[in-house]
Amino acid sequence: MASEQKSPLTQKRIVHAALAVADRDGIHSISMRTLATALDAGTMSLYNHIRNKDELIDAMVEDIAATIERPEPGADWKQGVRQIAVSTRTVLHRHPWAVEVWSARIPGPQRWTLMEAILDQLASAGLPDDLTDLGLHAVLNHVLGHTRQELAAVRSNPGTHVQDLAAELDAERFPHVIDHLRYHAEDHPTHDSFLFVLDLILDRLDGMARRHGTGTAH
Amino acid sequence: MASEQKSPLTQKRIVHAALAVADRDGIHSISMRTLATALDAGTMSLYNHIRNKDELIDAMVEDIAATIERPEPGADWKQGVRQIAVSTRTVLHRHPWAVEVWSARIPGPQRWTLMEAILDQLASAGLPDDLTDLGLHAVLNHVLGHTRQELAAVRSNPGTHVQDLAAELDAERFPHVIDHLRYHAEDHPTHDSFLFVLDLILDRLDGMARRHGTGTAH
DNA sequence: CTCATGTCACGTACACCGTACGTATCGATG
DNA sequence: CATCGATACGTACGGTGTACGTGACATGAG
Repeated sequence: MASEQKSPLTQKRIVHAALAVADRDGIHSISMRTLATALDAGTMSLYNHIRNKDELIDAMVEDIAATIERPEPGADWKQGVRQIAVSTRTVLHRHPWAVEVWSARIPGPQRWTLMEAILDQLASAGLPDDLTDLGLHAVLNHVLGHTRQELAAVRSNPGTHVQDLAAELDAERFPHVIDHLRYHAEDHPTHDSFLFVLDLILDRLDGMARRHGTGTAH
Repeated sequence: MASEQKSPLTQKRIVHAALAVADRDGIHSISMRTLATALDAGTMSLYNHIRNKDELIDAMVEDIAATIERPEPGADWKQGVRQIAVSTRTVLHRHPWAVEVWSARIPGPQRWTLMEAILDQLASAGLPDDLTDLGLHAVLNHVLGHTRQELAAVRSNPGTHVQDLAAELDAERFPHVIDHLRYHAEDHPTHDSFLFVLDLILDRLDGMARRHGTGTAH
């Protein structure tokens, strides 16, 4: 009657279980004990497949980084970078906990590959070294920073609603803020500040690349 | 011989002590026990002045938010917003731990005031409601997001150096990344992507405000 | 002066955390 | 059969945030 073979623990099984928990309840509700219980295993068994909790989280981040879309080779560089940027944002929205740890640790292969892809696109634009550097940081910081901010705004305190905040504020000191919060409470078809800034950056880089390429600077 | 009067515990004294610890060792090395020890007090005594650890951190953030420079009234709106943005970044660089918790919780009075100031400047630019909304998010997300990213890059793993990272990477898979890391190891006079993007945003908003103001939209 | 009341410092205790370490089980190989 | 390596597991340690009860003390009322 050995019909109840438990499928053996693997790094992949652990990471996937952790992803499921984090997507549902946030990264902070992962503890080695609860995770092991969810996997129907002893707490310390996990350590046969994972060095420690930090590396588990690294592995989780790498796992979702692998799902970010890359442009096919030969694509227009601006479209290519834009695709990576938008896809990164989409993926991070799907895993809201991830952006909090994304930049806190050294990248793994998947994230290096992503960075390589962006640099590759920028290089094909013909930007000089210093502007490639500028462009990479502008794009990366925008994507991760902006996404983090919008996620924090949504999720910062689960129970509270925007209109409750407005009600607690002193109308004399914060008239504009109250207007702004009310504006958000009604849901206007709002401009997307993520794409707004992203395209500002890309268009400007494009302009600088053309100026540099034709040698007619200034 | 009552010369050893211990100065009484106050919220202010606790917050300042916590700030000193956080600035030196990071937010994670603050625990209620170590903090109390640093103040030469019992752990639970702190709770007479502070509801819980989260509110202590809120108070710390508010304390440093108060040090951000605001424009004097009547200033040019673009310069005004720029000043707040730059000063916010400077202050966050002075307290690197703060940006990690900045957006994670609901703002207090100081941060509402800051938001009010930005909205006030944008309003004086004559932008319509939807563009004010766009501008606020573009600016706020840029300032906090970008600053968080640059701080994370610097501080993510204290021991490691850039050139060590480059040495570990596969030269065939990550040629651009390795170049980029090497480029950073030599210290070039690098463009400031923070100001680059900030000015892109402000100039564009300015352009839209003018178009809107003169009624000659497209 | 006496006593009540409120404020604040402190110690203890609890539940939970990550994980070092020792041990037991089991399949593969000699 | 004996051995060995990989894996699962239990126990235990030092850390965390904080609920709760106690006791010192200052202040004000009678």
